[in-house]
Amino acid sequence: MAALADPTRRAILDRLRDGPRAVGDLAAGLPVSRPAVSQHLRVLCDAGLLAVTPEGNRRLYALVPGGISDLRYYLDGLWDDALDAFARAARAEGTRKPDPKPQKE
Amino acid sequence: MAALADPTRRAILDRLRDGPRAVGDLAAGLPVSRPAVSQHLRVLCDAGLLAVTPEGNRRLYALVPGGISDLRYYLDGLWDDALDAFARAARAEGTRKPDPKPQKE
DNA sequence: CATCTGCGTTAGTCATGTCTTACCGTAAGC
DNA sequence: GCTTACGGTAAGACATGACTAACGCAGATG
Repeated sequence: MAALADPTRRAILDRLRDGPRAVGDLAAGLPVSRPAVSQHLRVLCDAGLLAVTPEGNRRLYALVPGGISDLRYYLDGLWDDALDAFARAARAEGTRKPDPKPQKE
Repeated sequence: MAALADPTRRAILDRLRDGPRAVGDLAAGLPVSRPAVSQHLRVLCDAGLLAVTPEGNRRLYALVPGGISDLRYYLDGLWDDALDAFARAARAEGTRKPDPKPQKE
């Protein structure tokens, strides 16, 4: 979760949406140096969000859907509990009001 | 997004899953002081994840589903693109056909 | 009206994390 | 076999952020 905090790492993930890319290719489109990109890639790999594929002399980094799935699950539960707490608070606030049942999308 | 990076803020969100709570109540169950909790609450409110309801002398903080929805949407798009890129990479690997230019560079 | 509780704010200190420069190992090309 | 391109690593400077202590303000209570 902390891996998504840095905007540079978010930019790296955005660059990887189209497919795997090499380190130099990523660093060319980012305002930071290549070692910084390597460090961010290490963090993202350690978080399980990225996978590396050595392709000859280069190293191709790609998104790993499994790592994102975990975060989605966490936010899903938080969203569900937030809706539940919101409905309960609204019900407690006005007893005369009808039961506000929010739809979960 | 950066608001979810700090573990203390995540703990605050977890405490708020059951419903709105006051600052002192939150700080009592956390290993940090009350002012720190106030600062984290300010950050979370600024991020749109929390809403405050002055209840007499106290201030009740509650989860706002809308703020979580935005993060869910972002992760949803990232998940979708990751799956797409993964399927494309698997197809390129399996068919072993000489792709002319799969990358969009 | 006086006092107490609860909360937000500020200033200051300290830890964490990010970026850069320099260096080394490894794979391709002549 | 030598040179070049590519990428990871280490050390250091720097900025950002989190935490505590002290203070001030508003609402409730007697």
